Amino acid sequence: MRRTVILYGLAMAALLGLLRLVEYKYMVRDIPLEFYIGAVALLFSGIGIWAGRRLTQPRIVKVRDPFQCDKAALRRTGISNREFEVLELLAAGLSNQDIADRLFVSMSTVKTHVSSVLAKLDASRRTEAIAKAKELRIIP
Amino acid sequence: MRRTVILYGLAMAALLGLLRLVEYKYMVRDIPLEFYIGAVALLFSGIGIWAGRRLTQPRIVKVRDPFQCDKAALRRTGISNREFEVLELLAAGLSNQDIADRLFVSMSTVKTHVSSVLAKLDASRRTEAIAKAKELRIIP
DNA sequence: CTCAAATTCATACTTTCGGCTGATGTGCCG
DNA sequence: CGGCACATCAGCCGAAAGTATGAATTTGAG
Repeated sequence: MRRTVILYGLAMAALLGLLRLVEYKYMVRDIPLEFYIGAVALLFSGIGIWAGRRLTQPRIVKVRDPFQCDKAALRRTGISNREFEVLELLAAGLSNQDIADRLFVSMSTVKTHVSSVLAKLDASRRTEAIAKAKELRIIP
Repeated sequence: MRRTVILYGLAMAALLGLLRLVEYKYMVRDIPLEFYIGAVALLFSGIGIWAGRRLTQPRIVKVRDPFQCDKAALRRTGISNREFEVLELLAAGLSNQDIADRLFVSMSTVKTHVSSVLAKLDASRRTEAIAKAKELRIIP
């Protein structure tokens, strides 16, 4: 940053020196002033853009992956709404009975849903289902 | 972006026009040329920086959370190296037998390790252990 | 060296999980 | 109206998971 400012000052000084040495002596009468002004403007626009980039470089903002469910992938699996609810609780570490209590249904129902989820995710254990669902980004 | 370019051109045209109207008439003889050149350079440096910022605005780069294990939390749980290996495979969705094969030990050993992990994570199911371990950021 | 922790294994037992079959009710679409 | 998908429930059985207990071996720190 400080280096940039110093370089900047040097570039400017050099340009002015150059102008004094060259322009004044040979060309002031040959080429209209506007052209020089324009050229200088263009040059320093470029330098400004470059410096601006350099100065504001660390604009890489780390975004803490907020996770949003890949609903396309979810639909592709064919998992229904209710099954997905079960999957979420399942991934939260609840037992079948816990899930049943939470959803106000019987354990039989939960088992049915879990079996469907396992089939649709091509898994044979709930831990595997969790891993695959996470892989598909349908759960965090 | 296109708007920026257009604005840029307009600004330049306006400046040149202004120069023609004002500078030529009144001040060309009073103030040294270098001063004007410097002023124009400074002005367009500023414009360049501004334009550079605008042009390279969407620099917000999403960084895919690279996950690194919270080893402090891991030590706090008292989980040993071997137990952690088991935990990783467990979270990958492997069965006890799979883990045993992978680590070249018997299933009894795996069960022992799993039980230790469950106890140390205060869990009673492997799914719960996965959830808690993820919560503690000791696995992805 | 010595002790504690870690790693390994085994056996027996309980609980949970997962597969299978079958049944009922509801709502939707052609 | 007749399927069809969805959601609900039940029972059974074998496999997997988890608990408890005990023990041998290795390893690391003091």
